[in-house]
Amino acid sequence: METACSRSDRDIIDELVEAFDSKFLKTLSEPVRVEILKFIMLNGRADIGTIAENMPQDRSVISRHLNLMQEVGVLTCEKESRHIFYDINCHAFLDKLENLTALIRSCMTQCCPTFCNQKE
Amino acid sequence: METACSRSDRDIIDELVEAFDSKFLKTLSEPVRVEILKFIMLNGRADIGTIAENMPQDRSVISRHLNLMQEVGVLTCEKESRHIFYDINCHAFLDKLENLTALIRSCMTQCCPTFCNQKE
DNA sequence: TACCTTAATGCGCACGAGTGCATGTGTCAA
DNA sequence: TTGACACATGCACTCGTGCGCATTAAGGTA
Repeated sequence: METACSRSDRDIIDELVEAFDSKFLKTLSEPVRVEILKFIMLNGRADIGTIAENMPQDRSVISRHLNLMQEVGVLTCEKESRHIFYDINCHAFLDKLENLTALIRSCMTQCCPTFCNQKE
Repeated sequence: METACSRSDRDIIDELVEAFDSKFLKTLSEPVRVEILKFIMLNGRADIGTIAENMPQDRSVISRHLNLMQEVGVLTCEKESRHIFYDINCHAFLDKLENLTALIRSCMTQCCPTFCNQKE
């Protein structure tokens, strides 16, 4: 313990810890889910069956991954008759990441005294 | 499959998938590790024993968490006699997140045709 | 030397999560 | 009503990993 944050910084860090949505980050840390994300980015909105056809995993597995990604705000889903179409939730996805990045940036400048100097 | 990316976008998406460093994201998705991160932010550079004293987990567990966070570039470590001091790796940490965010932002604007309109 | 402190490592346990199969539910068409 | 199709769900299996205990290794001190 050599350097320390002022009491006012504590609020920012609490806010940061809040922004570390572990469920969100865990969702993005699974390679299979990133592959699904990539597929949708390349091919656009698609239903479960179409996505599953292009993945080695079972249809039920893909279904569960899509469901999870929709829960954490990475994807949107729209039901059309028997099909459920998933698409990238551009705003929610980007907002979450930019929020996290911005918070960490402000934490660094406030809580790492040497940071500004390091940033040549 | 309704919309689709042009072939030139494929490179950006491949780059994006690369940026989805699953080990990095997985590291940040563990609440205990975020708690350790918070502790170091609040109290500055600290050794394993000091951090472990302030956590419910066993010293060996903290040691392993710190080691992992150092591996993925979130922390730096410096050995001083018997003590190993860990600190936030401001640059590497922030750079990784900003890189990921920037790539996703460019993917959104290129691959989600409706994105610009949605952005009111 | 012997002893203490600090950290790393090996081991086993417990829980969570990804997976595939089998089955259930709901929707649509004939 | 019957059948086909799309997706969800329950179950069991496997693997990864967080965890704590016990031990070892390494550095410092008397």
